[in-house]
Amino acid sequence: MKTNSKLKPNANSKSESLADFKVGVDNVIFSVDITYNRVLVLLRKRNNDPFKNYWSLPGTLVRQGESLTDAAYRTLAEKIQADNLYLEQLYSFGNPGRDPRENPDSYGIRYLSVSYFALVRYEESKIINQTDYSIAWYRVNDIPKLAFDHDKILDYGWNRLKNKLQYSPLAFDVLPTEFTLNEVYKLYCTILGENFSDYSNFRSRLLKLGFLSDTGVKVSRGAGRPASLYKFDSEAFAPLKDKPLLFI
Amino acid sequence: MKTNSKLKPNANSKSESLADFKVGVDNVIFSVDITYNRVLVLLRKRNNDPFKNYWSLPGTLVRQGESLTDAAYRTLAEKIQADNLYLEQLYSFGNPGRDPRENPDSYGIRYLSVSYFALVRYEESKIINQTDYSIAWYRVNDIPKLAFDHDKILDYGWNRLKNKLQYSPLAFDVLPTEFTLNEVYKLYCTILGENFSDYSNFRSRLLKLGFLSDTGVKVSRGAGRPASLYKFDSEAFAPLKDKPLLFI
DNA sequence: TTAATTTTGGTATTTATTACTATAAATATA
DNA sequence: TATATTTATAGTAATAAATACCAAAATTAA
Repeated sequence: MKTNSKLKPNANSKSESLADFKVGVDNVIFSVDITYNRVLVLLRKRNNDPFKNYWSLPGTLVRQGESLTDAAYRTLAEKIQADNLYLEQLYSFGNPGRDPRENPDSYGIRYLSVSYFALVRYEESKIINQTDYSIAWYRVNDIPKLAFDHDKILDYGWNRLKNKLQYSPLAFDVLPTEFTLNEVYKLYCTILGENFSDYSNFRSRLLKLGFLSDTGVKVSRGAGRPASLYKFDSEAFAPLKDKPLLFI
Repeated sequence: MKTNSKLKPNANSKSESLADFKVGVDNVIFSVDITYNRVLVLLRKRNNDPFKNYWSLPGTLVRQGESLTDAAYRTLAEKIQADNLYLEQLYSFGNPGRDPRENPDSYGIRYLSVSYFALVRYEESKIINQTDYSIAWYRVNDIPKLAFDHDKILDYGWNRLKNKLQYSPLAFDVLPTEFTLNEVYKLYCTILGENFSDYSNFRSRLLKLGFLSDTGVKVSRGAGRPASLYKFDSEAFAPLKDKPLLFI
């Protein structure tokens, strides 16, 4: 059934000209360090060819009997300890030649990457250090040249984050479970660019949406009057889920 | 290199337990018949097992050296004659067991579907009749039980259409190149549900966005005062592309 | 003790949305 | 032909929302 990759396939036989694939999942995992206002991406350093010593998105090849999501969760769980992470499929990259392990004559096995977009809480998660390679958080605006087409995948994920932040409550998946309104504001500033709105108006607009509940607890973060800690109320948000709304 | 699918793979050898895939593309192709206010999906009747005589999304398996998008365009071009069609990747479905051709013991070849979302203009496109199977437009709210997991894929595409219509100018990819404002309004009503807005206010909101240009030509569609034909001005829209805006 | 900083509540102005009205220009019909 | 009906289009008043500010409160920093 399978064509010998050394042989040119018979062009007349339709089934013979089909490509054979290995499928990988690659995760674009974001977190935000609110104390330094940094958007971070989890990268791992490759210890094997191809792209040995390059940094890449944490990923894995899909195993027999394994679903795509399971593969995504598996590689995530290997690298980071985080509960309540947000995960959604991002995009699939499968153009011929995207992996140097592919035969340059275009026959033989191809590598397709189904990418996933993940959000974890920086403060509540912990990198699991590996014995044979390094893992690290990288600032999203200071990324080295990555292995494969991972720059493109990362870029795709970064755009998803910026867009989706505007019309869905992604912010509350990267912020700590309890946060001040100023922290929400700074998050939006960091991701969407500095001067996108006035703080005072951002506050009232956000509160009017009605899904942030004041815990009553006050915290002091440096100088100034202490702020209330809020948390995201998913029940209060539920009825708004399918309505078109802008968060900014 | 390839595991014999009859044999249980060696669990100790990592590479042996990787799944082998064929990759298919399946297209969710929408159009809208504005004279009858119908949202249509292009389906084909399968003439082979599995799911012989079931209707399915038009798709194909990716060939050697072929990109995913090329495969999507190839199967599209085989089935429908349409210029200026809109195409974007939708989602990838690759869970084990989604295709009955897969071995039930979870070893052997798996079939992954990368789905694409397409919009064509009903009036300006033409189905290419095939000798060995039928192709037809089906009303989106009157779809038979489809082959494979194509119901799920179609559903995913239908949601994409409904959501994206609210914050991007998809409407002008399904409407004829020149249209009356009432036709835009009816399109939004048909897709988003009857009573979502007042016609008069919808008009002024849409016009204020500034990317519809009046051709000056008046047309009479049945009774009533003739309406202006408008067209979408992509240059005027360009600066708004990255701004968060609601069309409704 | 005073200055600086940050939160929070608030207001006036501008802008947008909404519900509605009126007129224009065609077709349908008696 | 005269009149009713239909649809397009412009416009308006009332309401709601967004925006640009302001000021008091409660803390830390000097």
